[in-house]
Amino acid sequence: MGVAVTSRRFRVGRRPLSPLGRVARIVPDVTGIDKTFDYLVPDEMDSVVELGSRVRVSLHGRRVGGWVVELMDTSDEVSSDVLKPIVKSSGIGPSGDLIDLARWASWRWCAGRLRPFLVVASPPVVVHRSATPRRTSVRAEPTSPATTTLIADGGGVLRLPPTVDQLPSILSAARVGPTLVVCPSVDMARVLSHRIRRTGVTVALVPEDWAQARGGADVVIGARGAAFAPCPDMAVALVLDENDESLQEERSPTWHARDVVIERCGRAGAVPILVSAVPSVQAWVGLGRRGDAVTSPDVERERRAWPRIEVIDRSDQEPWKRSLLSSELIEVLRDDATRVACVINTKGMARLLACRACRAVARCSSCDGALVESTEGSLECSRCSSLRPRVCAACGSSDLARVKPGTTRLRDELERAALRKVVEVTASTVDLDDAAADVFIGTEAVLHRVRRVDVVVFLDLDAELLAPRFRAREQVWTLVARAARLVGAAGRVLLQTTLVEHDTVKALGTLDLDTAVAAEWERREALSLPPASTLAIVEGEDLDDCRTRLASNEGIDVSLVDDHLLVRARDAATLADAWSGVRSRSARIVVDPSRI
DNA sequence: CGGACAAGCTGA
DNA sequence: CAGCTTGTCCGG
Repeated sequence: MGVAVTSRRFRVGRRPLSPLGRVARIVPDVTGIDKTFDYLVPDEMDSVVELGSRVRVSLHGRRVGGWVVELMDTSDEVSSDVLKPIVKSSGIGPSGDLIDLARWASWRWCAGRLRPFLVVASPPVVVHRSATPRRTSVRAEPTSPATTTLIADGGGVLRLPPTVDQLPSILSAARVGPTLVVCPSVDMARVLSHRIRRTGVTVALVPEDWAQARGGADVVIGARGAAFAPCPDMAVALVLDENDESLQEERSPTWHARDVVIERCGRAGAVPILVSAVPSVQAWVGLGRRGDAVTSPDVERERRAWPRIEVIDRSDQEPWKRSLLSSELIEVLRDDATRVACVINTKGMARLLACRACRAVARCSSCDGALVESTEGSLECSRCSSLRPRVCAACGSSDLARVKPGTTRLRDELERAALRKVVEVTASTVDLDDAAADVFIGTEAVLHRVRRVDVVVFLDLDAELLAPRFRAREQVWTLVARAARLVGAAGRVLLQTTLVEHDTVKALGTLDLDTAVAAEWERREALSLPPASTLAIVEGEDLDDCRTRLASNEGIDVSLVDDHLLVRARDAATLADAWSGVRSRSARIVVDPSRI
């Protein structure tokens, strides 16, 4: 031992002589650098620097943070004498298997860099050592027999009605072994963590309890980022509300926690369970094996756990003077004992105007921009601001009508009909006073912001059903499920639509979710849409070059749409492998774009 | 990312 | 041709 110390001291002065020192390959914690750099591990740090360690190094004259992603012996290196030493050790980071998972995710979502994944896999503050394990032999109640069965079968999809508590599923999993739980929101993770703790089960809420998670707990729970949280000896991983789009990172790389968890379980030999009231097509066809590995309560129990879903047929309305105020809605609005949330997807004041007589949309005569009502009552061009009298340019009629009223306008209309106060809620509404009113209107943000609601009304479900996005149907299921959870099993969800024969409207009315998801999968397969393919968008500069390089791969179609490339690949792996051959610095790729 | 250095643009 | 902007390269 003493000899080793002496030889190490000797090496400090004449670095390359000893084969004992180690070299660390480091990913700098700096945006824009997607390379790794090698540094020497100084003797005094030899015991603390390990795979995943957070360190500080000097890079190009400045001190930057970084992660150790590989460790090698000096003897492996040809010119170790030119390497600079690590300046400082700043605690522990992701373990080796999580670094590998980050590498996989970087490949899967064509990120070209590891940093964003290492960031989510790391503690938010410096952690020098993991906490001491706090594990119990979990006996907590209540449990979910369906979950236990699904775990025994190796995992799958658990279809849990929106008002059914998810806690028993978590506790059932925790009885099997350390359990990772991924939630779509931080709030949900926090609430569940408190409830789990009260049952006596040890729980680490990440990222704040990262050190405890690393040390070992019965349950590690968090939002999307928890997919990369430490969870030693993980036996089961649950993704709650797996259909929720918040599980996907909105900025590039657009990784999805559901896919990360499934991959992670495959690597760790853990059991993945996807929980949802309305499973996504991806979950149903993938882990759910087209329905074979989907567990759900029997039809009667499932129906009792959903609120009443009522379809309000608006197809008898003259399309031109269609109002969003049905008699059913007015009745609900005038019931003072009922708290109501109205959802509409158009935001702000009504903008577009059209002639009631000839149906022409009011457009500017000089630039063809859409005309809007100016404050003085004349027509103003939204593009060039030129003014015109408020008459139809095509037929001279002054009977102009708003094509689609937005929330602000609707609020006034609703308030007149309701005979009580109506409050507008938007995503940017701060300090919403929940008690200030009993009727709310807003975009789907209203479903997140308002508590204790008896009735949710989708004022114009047509707009959602016909939205030009291939996931429109899934998004409608998700919206209705969210509304259902908000009102509870005793509440009501009203769907105002003209499309009463639409498969999604019928499926929601009868809660025949199996048929709906199977039909949607057939449609996607026929149109080669995800999950029957993987889509991506490439934006940026040398698109022509990208296009030729991508298109030279088998299983990939590329088309130029406006100013970007639309890439359709046979599957994610095909796309990822093809993109690694592109390496353009000026083009960015967004894999699995959500809004397309 | 941010510094270094090179290649282009302007002005009396 | 100095003095400045803009672009590209590179870091261990």
